[in-house]
Amino acid sequence: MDDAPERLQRLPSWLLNQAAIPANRLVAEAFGAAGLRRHHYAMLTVLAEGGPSSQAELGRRTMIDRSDVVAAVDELAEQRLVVRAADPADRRRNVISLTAAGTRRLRELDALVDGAQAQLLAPLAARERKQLVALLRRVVAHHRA
Amino acid sequence: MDDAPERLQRLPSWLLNQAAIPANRLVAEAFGAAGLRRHHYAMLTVLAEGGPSSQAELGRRTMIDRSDVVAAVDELAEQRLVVRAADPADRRRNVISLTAAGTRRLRELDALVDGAQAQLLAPLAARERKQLVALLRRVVAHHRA
DNA sequence: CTCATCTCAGGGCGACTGAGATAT
DNA sequence: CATATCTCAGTCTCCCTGAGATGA
Repeated sequence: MDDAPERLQRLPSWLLNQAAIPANRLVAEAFGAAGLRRHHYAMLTVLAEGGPSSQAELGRRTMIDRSDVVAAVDELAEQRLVVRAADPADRRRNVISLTAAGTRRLRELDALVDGAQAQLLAPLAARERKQLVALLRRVVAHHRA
Repeated sequence: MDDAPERLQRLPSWLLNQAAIPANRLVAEAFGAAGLRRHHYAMLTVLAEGGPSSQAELGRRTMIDRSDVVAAVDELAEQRLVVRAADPADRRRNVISLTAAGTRRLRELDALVDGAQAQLLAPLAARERKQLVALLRRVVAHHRA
């Protein structure tokens, strides 16, 4: 007698939030030992894929607020996973770059994250996982613009 | 050049969180004028579908934490949308019931919520929306147990 | 005694706002 | 001048924990 009402179970916005809860719990558990959170991982990923970038660009690509980028970069820099340097070409900017340690750590995190995804999507077949990703991508892309 | 990295765009946990952001924004905007939030809506829905229930049951069905149920019921009671009454059969329990005003308000909220879902899923065809809901339901059900 | 229910106090994270300093 | 970047201070919602009081 604990079931959620049918109305909620048909509600995309409710389902997204409910699915995000175990997603965040699993990812947080995977990262726990490393002392990092999902924001850090997203930023490291951007740097690995796109090379050094300003904090503003980091925020835009990860969809993380400008305020939160400041704190997250502080924490990554403290662990020597990234370095902050003034941009000589535009002195408003800080250029953030991955260190060798950051690259190594990212590879470890990649494996942990993939493990969490597998647990999250355990009830879905490979084909269904791709469908889900494709559908979510389109929703996210639509609201990005 | 603001695109999220491909790695993140393939990551179910990241996509769920990114999709939940506009979902929550749209729903919050729809509810804004009513002075309610999504927790209130979930609880009203459970009461409408399953009849009066204890706060503990409300929490289980909506997946809202016991602590937050207390506050949310307070707020609904303040607006006279629900009433709290001691359960004569089990004096530990508060029985929460929808009022007539609560039923009316819920009907208004239903329409607002449906409008928000339509905006949220605008890029998807009807068939794709059903697919998404079906997939998310299975993920949520799996992690409920 | 054990277990469930209700309540309160409070931590932690993530999304977000406003404002100021600095530079383009 | 307007615009863009970085930073700080602080708000709000939501998820969650621990603990106490009451009663089954």
